[in-house]
Amino acid sequence: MTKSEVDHLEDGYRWRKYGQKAVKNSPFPRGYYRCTTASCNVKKRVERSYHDPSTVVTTYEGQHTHPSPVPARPYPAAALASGSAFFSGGTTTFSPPAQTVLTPLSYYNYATAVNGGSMEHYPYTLLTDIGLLQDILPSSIVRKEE
DNA sequence: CGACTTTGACCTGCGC
DNA sequence: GCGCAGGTCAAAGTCG
Repeated sequence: MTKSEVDHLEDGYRWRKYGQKAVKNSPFPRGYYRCTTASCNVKKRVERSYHDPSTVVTTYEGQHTHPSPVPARPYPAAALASGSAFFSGGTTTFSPPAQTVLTPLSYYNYATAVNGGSMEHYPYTLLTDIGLLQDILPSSIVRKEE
């Protein structure tokens, strides 16, 4: 779940859109994307949150079989999204509790906090730790959206 | 010209 | 069997 104005998030991989459908429980259409890298059959679905139109919900399915073809972005929106795929083997649904919105900025703040403000390991630590952060982060760190 | 997006049609699973 | 909803295909269009 990512706070974003745009549907197509840059998450370190190249995606090809192959479909779009209106879904029943949302006034917004859902987009279907596949990783463009040959031999990598990872798919993702991108839809806007019904409750918060400024939030996009990204669902990853599968696992990347190749390194990221795109240099890491200066902003961790991507790590947020792709991180979930790294963590699970197979199908992944990245869905924190409904009332909790994990923003890229949240991870950014947390990462800098745990590193003592140092950006030394960033953003690579994010790429590997994001999934665990969900379980580790106390609710006080996670930003609440009303 | 190649890579990518758009979009309606088509396929499939499921409940009635 | 029928209709609905979600997911995918593929031709045409767009862009650099």
